[in-house]
Amino acid sequence: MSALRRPTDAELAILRVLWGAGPSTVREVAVEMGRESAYTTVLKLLQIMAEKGLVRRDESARTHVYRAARSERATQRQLVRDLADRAFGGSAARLAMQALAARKASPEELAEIRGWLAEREGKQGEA
Amino acid sequence: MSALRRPTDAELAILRVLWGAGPSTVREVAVEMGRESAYTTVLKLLQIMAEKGLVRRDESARTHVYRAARSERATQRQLVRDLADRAFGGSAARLAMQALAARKASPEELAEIRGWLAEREGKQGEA
DNA sequence: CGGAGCCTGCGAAGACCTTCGCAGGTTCGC
DNA sequence: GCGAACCTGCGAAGGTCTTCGCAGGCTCCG
Repeated sequence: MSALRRPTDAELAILRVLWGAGPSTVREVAVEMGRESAYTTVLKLLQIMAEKGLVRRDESARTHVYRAARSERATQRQLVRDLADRAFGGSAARLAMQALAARKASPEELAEIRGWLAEREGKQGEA
Repeated sequence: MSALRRPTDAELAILRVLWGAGPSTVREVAVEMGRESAYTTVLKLLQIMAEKGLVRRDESARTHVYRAARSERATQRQLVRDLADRAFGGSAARLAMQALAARKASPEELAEIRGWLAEREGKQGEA
């Protein structure tokens, strides 16, 4: 059994395709990723990811179908936590601030964050 | 010349020490990191990091002194951007939201973010 | 002066990642 | 029935990361 490890870059690239397109065959993933990686490379990666538990494989048909084992959201949270631990002393809040400072957000996004934040602060602030 | 690559886990661990303690010798870094890595491991890492440009080395004394080449903030921003690109479709705002959802922030931190956000929104919202 | 204790550099080992060619089997159209 | 096209599994090569032992040189104390 493999420990909980964060997906590598290549693995993440494949997960992005699976999250976007839903369950897919090796060929579908390979096509979606353009010609940057050979068919067998994608195949191998998916096989390894299946072993690691990052994707699930449906072998009922001859052409196997892969789907992401964990949701995009869950994976994002894992990655965020990991980065917070490695580079922000464990503080996700400081990570969030750096994120807001690092790239301009659209007014819509800012508004969304503000709303979300106000709600949360209400809950916690009452204690 | 090395391309701009993100620091590896072990490199980041060393950078954390340097950011916290300021310019340090190999031994100081090694001690600070506990007994989890042998002296020569830290030495080798620092040598490699110097080659990569992640740290600068002062060789004027026999015992070399290393310091982080880039500030903690700058490195954090790089890492945040990188993660945003790899897992959030380039949106740092979505990354920020996931960060806030992933771990509880203290009321102080929330207040800080709110204040920071209000200020920023004022600037952008007026357009 | 001589040895203990430091320091740096070198080189190698082992783990993981990523890439892909090749082999062998299935399927489908003609 | 047969070849083209496709699929999976295997294995290896090349790269990076991380670890550390060992060699060789300096320094300082007794």
